[in-house]
Amino acid sequence: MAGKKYELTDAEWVIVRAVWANEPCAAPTVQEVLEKEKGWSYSTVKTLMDRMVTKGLLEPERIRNLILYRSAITKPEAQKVEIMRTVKRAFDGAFTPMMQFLVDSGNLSARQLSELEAMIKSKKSKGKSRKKRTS
Amino acid sequence: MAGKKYELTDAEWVIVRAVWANEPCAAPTVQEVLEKEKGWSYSTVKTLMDRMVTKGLLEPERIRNLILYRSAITKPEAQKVEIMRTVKRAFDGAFTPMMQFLVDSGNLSARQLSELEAMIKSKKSKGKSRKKRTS
DNA sequence: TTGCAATCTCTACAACTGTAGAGTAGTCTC
DNA sequence: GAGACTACTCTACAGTTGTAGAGATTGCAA
Repeated sequence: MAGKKYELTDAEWVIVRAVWANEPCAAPTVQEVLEKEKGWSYSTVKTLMDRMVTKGLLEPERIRNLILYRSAITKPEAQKVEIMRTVKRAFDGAFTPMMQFLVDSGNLSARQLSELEAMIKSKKSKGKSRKKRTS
Repeated sequence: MAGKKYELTDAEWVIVRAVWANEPCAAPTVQEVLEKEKGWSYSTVKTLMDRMVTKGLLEPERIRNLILYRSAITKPEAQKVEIMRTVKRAFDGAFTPMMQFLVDSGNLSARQLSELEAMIKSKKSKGKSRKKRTS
């Protein structure tokens, strides 16, 4: 699939979320959203978006004097990169210990545990079927 | 428990892992390890460690002309911060979707799924017992 | 007490991040 | 076509991160 698998910074996550929600969209649109949410000025948003284009995270399309952006990565891709990063940094790259930690660490309620159990059952029964949508 | 819950950078993870493995330890000890592992020079290691002291991530103890360091955070704490960060950034702070993603995204083998299932069962049956060691 | 080795301190510096002001250019309206 | 808008471009700047050289200090051995 996609190329470089960049890790997103905090600000980039903020931007890309707004883009996903409005895609394709112009910088002013994104800025309006983030004005409320974060108080970011137009320059801030536009600078960030331009940098993301350079990094290949957003794709610009110029229409006359307007630039429309779409994200070059899907949410599941970005989520995966993020999780890989955590697994790599904090769990020596091993998934099972991370899952163990999650299950074990008291972050999940009994209800969530049951939900998780159900997910696993369903996943196992679906067996080798193509991967489902996850976002 | 501990105070600030700093998010560690990549380099800080490298350092703190070495510290955990040798605690309490002097900078040259850490450097020897990371020389092999990363090719880092003494200055690099020492600078990073000093910054981590400033941030409260390491605790220095001066013994004559030697400084011994110990980490101010435990591995499970650091792991938790790391996971929280991912949950927050990439999953809007919701655990269940993240678990869903993990189960679903094909990162786990059938065997790992079964292991996970077992973990959950065990966790559920242990119920409200004190949390187990997780590192 | 002189010199060597071990360890520490200071300083630097480029890349990346977060944040934004000021100025420019294209478009619409009267 | 002149002014008002709108969207864009350029430039800046401080803080963080990764990386390290050079020099100062301390302690031990001869």
